[in-house]
Amino acid sequence: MPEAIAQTYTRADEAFDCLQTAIVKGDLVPGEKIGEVELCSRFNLTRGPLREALGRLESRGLLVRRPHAGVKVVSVSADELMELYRIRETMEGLAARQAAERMTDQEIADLSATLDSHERMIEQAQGQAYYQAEGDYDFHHRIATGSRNTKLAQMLLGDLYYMVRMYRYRLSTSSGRPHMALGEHRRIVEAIAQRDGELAEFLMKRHIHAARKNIEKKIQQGELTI
Amino acid sequence: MPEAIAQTYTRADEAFDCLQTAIVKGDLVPGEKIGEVELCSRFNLTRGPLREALGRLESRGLLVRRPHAGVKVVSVSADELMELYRIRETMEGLAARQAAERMTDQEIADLSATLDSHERMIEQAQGQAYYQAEGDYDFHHRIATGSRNTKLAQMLLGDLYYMVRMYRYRLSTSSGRPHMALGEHRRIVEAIAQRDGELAEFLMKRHIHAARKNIEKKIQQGELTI
DNA sequence: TAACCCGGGATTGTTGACAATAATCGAGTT
DNA sequence: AACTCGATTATTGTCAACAATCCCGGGTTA
Repeated sequence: MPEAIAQTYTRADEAFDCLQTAIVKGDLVPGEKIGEVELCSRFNLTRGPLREALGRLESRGLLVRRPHAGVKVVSVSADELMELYRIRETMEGLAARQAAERMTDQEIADLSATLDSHERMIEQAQGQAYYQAEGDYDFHHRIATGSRNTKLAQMLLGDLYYMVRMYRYRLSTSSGRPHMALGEHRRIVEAIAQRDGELAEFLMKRHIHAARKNIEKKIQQGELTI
Repeated sequence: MPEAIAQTYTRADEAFDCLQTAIVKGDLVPGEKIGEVELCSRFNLTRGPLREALGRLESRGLLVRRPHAGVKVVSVSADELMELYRIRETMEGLAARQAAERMTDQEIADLSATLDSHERMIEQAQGQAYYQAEGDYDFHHRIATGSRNTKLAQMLLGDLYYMVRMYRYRLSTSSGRPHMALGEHRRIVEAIAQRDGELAEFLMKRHIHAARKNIEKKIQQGELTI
């Protein structure tokens, strides 16, 4: 438990979490119009908390809401997904640099350990893209928080990752280059361990750049449809 | 009117705007605990729309809310403000690069024209920091939207700028180097006009870096208190 | 004296009903 | 047959009352 503050969970929080995971997992299809009452019955909520959650999700960009016309999950075009990766490139580069300067030795050791477990997972799961994606998410998550930059972590974890994960579930994005990605992760951790912020930033940017190029190629080849 | 879509204004939107400007302008003091009913009477609202607006503002990081304990405006420490500028450095660098690649000639001409009016304003207003700050905001706003990167613009305009403006109103941040800032703006626009994305990115990063250093210096000298 | 416990009061969270608005479908006209 | 206009209907936006929870002051005890 990172925070020992036993925050009482309010219905609005519950609604928010439910909807967010539903969107990320693809239970709520992008573009589909959906009514408030249906959502209420689906998640056992009343409209008050639901509306509050909808407001939060809207301002995070996960869904759009037209007055008197209902809500619908955002549908991200291929171009927009690429733009998302461009943003990740710069922001996670910054995160890596600050993480190199600020992570504790213990955190770095833990991060290194998770990479070991990722390696085992990749060998065991042989193309189980789901676990790879989760491992990848875990890695980036740790670096974002390790940057000790509250707002940066908030923007990455609260905004960008959910949108990226939304498509990762559907597309198994990072499949195809699991070992390569792991190697890149390893080198980033090495740079962080040596407290070389500049190098960590460079490697992280290149890592995400490569991921973007990989998706771009697949889309052009028609292997991926968005 | 930028958007001809006559979006009907809902009370929640109204509440959101009211609260946001109140926070940015400093009418709502950071750290101060504030009750829902008081907010309602202050802005002539009922609690339903208000709560929705509060949810949105919370997820944008402008206020924090503890269940059953009320809401309070976030108070940003000096360190956190510096972190904000670090994020701006990278993100606005990206925005400038993409703006150089994608703005229309007309937009660039308009941008250049606004700089002329900023120059006149600076000469007239002689230290009227308020107008300078607004001019600065206008400049960065145009580049963010000019990047044609929806999410990037959303993050900059929706999240970061409000937090920065919140302190700019109080501190008149950019005062002290108005002409210098204007010159930097001019050079950035030149780079954009020449479609030199790389240079635009470099200049924008340096511009914001200088602004950060300027604030840092003032804080260390005790001229600014946060 | 200081720490702790415990009601009273106030504030927030939640609910269901009511009002306003836009999408929809049908009728009439061109 | 296609289009426009208007009433209907369903959905959203709004409200005010109810219930749950936490803060605060007074009293008690170590």
